Amino acid sequence: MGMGRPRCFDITEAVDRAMEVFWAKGYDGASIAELTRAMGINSPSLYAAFGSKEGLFRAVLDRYSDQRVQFLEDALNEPTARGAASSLLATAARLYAEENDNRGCLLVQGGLTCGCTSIPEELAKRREKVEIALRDRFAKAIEEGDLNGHANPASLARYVISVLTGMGIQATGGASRAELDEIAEIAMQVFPESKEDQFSGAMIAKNSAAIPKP
Amino acid sequence: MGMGRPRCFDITEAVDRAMEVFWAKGYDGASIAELTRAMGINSPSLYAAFGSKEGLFRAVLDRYSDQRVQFLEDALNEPTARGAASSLLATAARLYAEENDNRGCLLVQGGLTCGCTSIPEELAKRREKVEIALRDRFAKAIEEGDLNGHANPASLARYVISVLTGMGIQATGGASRAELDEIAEIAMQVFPESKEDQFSGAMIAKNSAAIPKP
DNA sequence: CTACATTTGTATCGATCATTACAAATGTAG
DNA sequence: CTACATTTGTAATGATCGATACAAATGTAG
Repeated sequence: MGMGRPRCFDITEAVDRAMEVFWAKGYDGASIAELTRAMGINSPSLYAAFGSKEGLFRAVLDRYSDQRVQFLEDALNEPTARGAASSLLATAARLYAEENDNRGCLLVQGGLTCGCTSIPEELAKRREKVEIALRDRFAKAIEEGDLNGHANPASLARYVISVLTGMGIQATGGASRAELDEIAEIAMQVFPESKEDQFSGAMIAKNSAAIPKP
Repeated sequence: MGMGRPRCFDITEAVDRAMEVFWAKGYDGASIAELTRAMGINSPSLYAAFGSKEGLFRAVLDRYSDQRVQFLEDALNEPTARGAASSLLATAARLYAEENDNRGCLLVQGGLTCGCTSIPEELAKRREKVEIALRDRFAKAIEEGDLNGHANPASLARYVISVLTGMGIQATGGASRAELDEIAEIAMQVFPESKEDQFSGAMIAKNSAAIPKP
């Protein structure tokens, strides 16, 4: 009993080509014809390998996560909460501007809205994962005394993620690296710069710093 | 010579119904069949009134702008830059959460990505209008001494718009009114609360307030 | 009432959508 | 070399896409 004819194309490379199409056109806007053309294969090969258009899209999302997870981990491993947020936003600014033709974030561009509901839901779930990871990092920072105890880790994470996704949409509109960096820099001003500042008293609260002081 | 058979449906009401579909499904995801069903008309009536699917979408966008422009003007007419930004973000939080089934902003949901390029471009153009209006408001605030002269109106506007659109996407994911309010509140912490604070010296710069001080 | 202009509903257009039958091609295992 | 398992390219599936042809319906103007 033989093992069958071997596959003529590289799965990972095909997924990368498909990613570009989904990224630029969105799930609904990306047709099988355009996908197969970009992947350099015929539709039966696509369906044999991925089952359906949605299956291919999920493979693309997994690949995207694999590519991004290192940046997220690096950011979360920063010694301070401020460092984590700063790293996240700075990296985003760099990737959004440099990566490819102003596509922003695939987890947004891929299908914020859609004919069916499952794709937007799937994307929201994946975006939420990042938000939760960041929230947990902030919670840990509070435990460690790195963030003020009155800070709300969940709200702070939602804020940073909001800026992050907002920057992605700015990138879609053609914002430059410098412009994205400036957004990130302004956004980071809600984080006190150091521990000393954090406990320097009433003046900070008066100036409406990001984190409520005791 | 007669004036022809009068139209049996109300244009504005039909546009409102179409808006709901485009808002929830996006441009690509909204089919003519679903649009006409929601509008309560047949496709020839749609094409007679709007010319094409894209024509209908543009009518929807115009209607959306008409509905929103008052909120924007109210925000820009606030006496201070801080008040303008705060009003914008607070109103957004309210609308995003209360309005309808967590749809976020039509200028994003409607077609951030698309099979064709013209829709995303059109939406980006309309979003940029808001950004420009806000930037001009900040520039005016600087002239009036309401904002520190070293502040960059364009960057500040991009920041606020980023948070705004980010909040819209959070709303899509099901964020509550309270959660959106908290995002807005944190985002506002980059704006000094009053003129006195603005010129209270080195302490503020040390605490990384939003606006650079002289 | 007649002539005209426009909308209406029905029914359909070709194009494209995602998906798949099918047979030739191509590998491995015995 | 033979038998088998899988992929390949070709071609086509029914469904749905956006957009219309057409004639009946319905109004106004004279």
